[in-house]
Amino acid sequence: MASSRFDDLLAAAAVLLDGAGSTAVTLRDVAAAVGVSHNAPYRHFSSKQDILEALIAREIVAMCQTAERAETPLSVQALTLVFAKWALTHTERFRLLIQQWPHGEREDLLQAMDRWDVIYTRATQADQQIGALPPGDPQRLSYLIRSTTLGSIQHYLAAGRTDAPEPAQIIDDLFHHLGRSAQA
Amino acid sequence: MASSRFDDLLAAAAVLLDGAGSTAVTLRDVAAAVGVSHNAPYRHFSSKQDILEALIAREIVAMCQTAERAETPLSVQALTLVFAKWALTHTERFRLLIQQWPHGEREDLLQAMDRWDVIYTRATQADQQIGALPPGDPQRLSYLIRSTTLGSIQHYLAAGRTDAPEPAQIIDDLFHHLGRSAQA
DNA sequence: GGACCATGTTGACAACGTCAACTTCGCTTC
DNA sequence: GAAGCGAAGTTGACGTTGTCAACATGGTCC
Repeated sequence: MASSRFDDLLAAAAVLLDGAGSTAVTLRDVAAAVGVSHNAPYRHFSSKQDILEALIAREIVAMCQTAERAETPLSVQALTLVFAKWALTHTERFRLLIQQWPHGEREDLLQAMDRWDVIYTRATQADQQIGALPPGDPQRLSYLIRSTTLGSIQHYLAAGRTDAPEPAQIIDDLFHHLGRSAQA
Repeated sequence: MASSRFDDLLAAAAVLLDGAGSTAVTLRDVAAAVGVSHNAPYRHFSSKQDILEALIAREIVAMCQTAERAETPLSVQALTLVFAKWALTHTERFRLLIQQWPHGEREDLLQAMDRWDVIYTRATQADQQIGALPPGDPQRLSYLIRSTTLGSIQHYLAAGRTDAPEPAQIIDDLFHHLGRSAQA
């Protein structure tokens, strides 16, 4: 069980992140939001980066729990939409995820991502068995689906002058083509 | 024609970026690499962010030129691989692209992205006409393909403990399924 | 009661982006 | 040729931020 201060700091960081851009989250502000001095966070985290990674880990774990709590196992498409909805609801957290992702060091972050990976691949396998998805290495197919999801969200959030289609549309298109590919 | 110092600063920034992480590129180092004082860049760029955006714009323009210089128009798959190759060759520049993308303010960056957009959509349309890709709104199909590309590269670069498949594989898979979907 | 450890605080430091004031140099215009 | 001017560059400073080191405090276990 993590200490309460640990969770407080994470929650404060999440609020600040959602409020301002990811660059605007300062260690000192996080500490001040909890009511402690600017160096107190170092008793719970090794660095600012560490806080952000812990924050992401918490988010991913929450998503895993959402998926696992479902009575009937979620389809791949449903899982994908869970992720997309999370990303579009908390765009700053999503940006943080893809920004810090490559540098992940925290064990709990890596574990959370593994856990999400397993859930996803298993769901893919199940959908393959009922013929909703084409055959082949489930993990690889799962990567294809998740790659499209990730990219479509990013395209959408990055929409400059030309507005990109909503991620849900792109994802629907992918599943549409995958379904046709499965019937042959 | 941009001034020589302008290009010098951009080139120096690119070198520093490739050498260290994107966070490690400091305005002062860029200036020092060119041999000017730490404030000289402000004569050519309005901020650090401005330099990074100009850098990205230069990269995208170069990719557009590569695509346009081809004698026979490139297929969508070829275009996709051009992008993927660029991203994997200059991973830090790719990271920078997806990091700064949402905040783009420079006119030349927005124009470059539009130009790339047109090239891509036109190629998609051509491939649809020869039946290599399924019918439908070419821009939307183009978004699907680019989303997958973006996401697969990101997954690959972010590969933690479980190594992700190479982007080229994922992209191949997508085109495989799209091809099957086109025949029906 | 005294040692110990977790938690917090204060103070300092270096790095960084940015702003303001001053200088230098080349070019135009009388 | 002198005066004027604007672009380019320099120096110095400031506020912010992440991080480190030294010190304080409060509770627990012997």
